[in-house]
Amino acid sequence: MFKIGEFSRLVQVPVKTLRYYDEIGLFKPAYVDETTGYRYYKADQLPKIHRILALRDLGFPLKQIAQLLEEGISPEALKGMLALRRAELRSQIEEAQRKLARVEWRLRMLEEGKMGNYEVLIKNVPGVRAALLRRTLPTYAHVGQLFSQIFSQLEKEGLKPAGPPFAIYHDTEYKENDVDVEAGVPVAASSAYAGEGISVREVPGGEMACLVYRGPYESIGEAYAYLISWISANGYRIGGPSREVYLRGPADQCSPDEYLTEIQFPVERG
Amino acid sequence: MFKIGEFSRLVQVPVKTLRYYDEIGLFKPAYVDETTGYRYYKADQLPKIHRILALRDLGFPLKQIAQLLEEGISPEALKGMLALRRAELRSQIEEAQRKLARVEWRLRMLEEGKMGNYEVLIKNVPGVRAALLRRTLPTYAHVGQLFSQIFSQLEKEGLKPAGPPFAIYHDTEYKENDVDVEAGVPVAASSAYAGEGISVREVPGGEMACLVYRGPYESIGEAYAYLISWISANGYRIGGPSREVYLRGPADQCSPDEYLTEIQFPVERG
DNA sequence: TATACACCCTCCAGCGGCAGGAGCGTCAAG
DNA sequence: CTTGACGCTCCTGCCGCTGGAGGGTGTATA
Repeated sequence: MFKIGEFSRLVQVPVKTLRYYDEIGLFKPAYVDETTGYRYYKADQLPKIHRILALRDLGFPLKQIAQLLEEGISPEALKGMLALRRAELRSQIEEAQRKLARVEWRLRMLEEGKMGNYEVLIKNVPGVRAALLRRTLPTYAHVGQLFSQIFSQLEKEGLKPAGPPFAIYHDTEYKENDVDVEAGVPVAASSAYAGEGISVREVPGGEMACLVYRGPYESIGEAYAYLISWISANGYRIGGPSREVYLRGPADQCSPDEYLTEIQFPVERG
Repeated sequence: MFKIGEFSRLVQVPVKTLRYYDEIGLFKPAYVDETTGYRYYKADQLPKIHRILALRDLGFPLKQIAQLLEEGISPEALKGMLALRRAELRSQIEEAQRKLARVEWRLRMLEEGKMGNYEVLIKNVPGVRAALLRRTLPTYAHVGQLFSQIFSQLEKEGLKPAGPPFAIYHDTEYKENDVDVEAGVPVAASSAYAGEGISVREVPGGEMACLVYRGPYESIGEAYAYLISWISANGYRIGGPSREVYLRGPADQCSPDEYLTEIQFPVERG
């Protein structure tokens, strides 16, 4: 019979933890003195606590450990839990490795003094229903006209935009002229309008590397460069045409220095 | 000006989280209606929340993020935080990989049906002051006599054991005969007795792979086999002579089936 | 026998980053 | 004018402990 402190030294577990395990019913002392409340443990409880610690070390939550021990669980079920745990651990490792890559990349940037003021984020962007118009335009500057067309058509139909306008750039290589652009304006999920070259359909979502750029459109190339270098440096591959979401633009009557544009690249883990 | 829900959709952050960030002062809405309490956000807050999310994604705690943003932190300090984070992430990955190895090993054991009822645990065993007696004995069965000697000497000196007796096995290969054993009994840290071949010194602690075995000493080999295979299967190396701690033994007047012995192997990460 | 002093007890608060829910007010569309 | 989506505040809970307050117990020494 050991008092809690002795037992704690034996198994290398803090006294508080033993009391906690008693409280939650995971591991109770062999005997509790009724008058003093002192907990007493026996040597033959060592294998059990040892088991508990081993399972805890594997990362199992205490509740599951309790189940594993109390009900004489079947090998099948045990196998299932272990397999689950394995999957969890694997994805944890992957997660941490991706974070590590990002941190290291930022450190390199800092050392090279190339501190852009950008933040890249991987988001799972949902699909949206939108009114779309695709054209090949002489320059990027003409994109605005597509939006004018879409907006005037929407107005005619009495539809309202359901989110900020965006553009999809279908060119796979960089082009200054003859740009293949699709302009889009989100609409309510129920709308089904089509006509005048404008189609209404679901724009697919997915995993995107996103960056919010603030400033005039002429200097947006810098942000693109940053984002693309980020993507490859962090072990992703570009998986489709990029998009720009116009969070604040010419329509909002503010100076070009205050335009806000979110650049999105669909990515795949590579 | 976006209401909280719209903004939440824009940045892909739950409403609850935005409210929470407001509450803790990390990210406040641009404007709050005094009568209704409604929060309103502006488009030019997007870069900031984007930054916050990016940093959160790297695993920084919100408090640190707040510091990073509110005080225009120096690049030096930022570098320090990133380096710290990198170290944390690396050790996290290592940790998870070690857990994964253990889980996979258990799965293999299960599949091969070799389910020993043992649990292995890596503990950081503290050093102990102990009275020690080292001898080369004809067989393992003679170890008990060493303890008798130590105990009788301790009694003469009026010293009491300060923990369960243990033995250190100095042979590097398995031997049935002429075993080089050191028997030890922990004593209070202040004791300095020596004589009769018994020395009192600090037994070093360290990282040990531990297993509690229940049963007679004749069958303990099985547990050894299990423990040693565990050690190499989980990427450790044996780093010194093994020990046995006699948690319950012949002195406790119980049947050999109820003896409890903790086997400890010092290990290094290999 | 008195007094240290170590050890034990219970109960409560707090960590981080939200999530869930109760109970109620507000806003825009039909 | 109603309806239903959306907003608000406030409270509790999660996990696995840790720390502390405030008090009782057990053993060794002066």
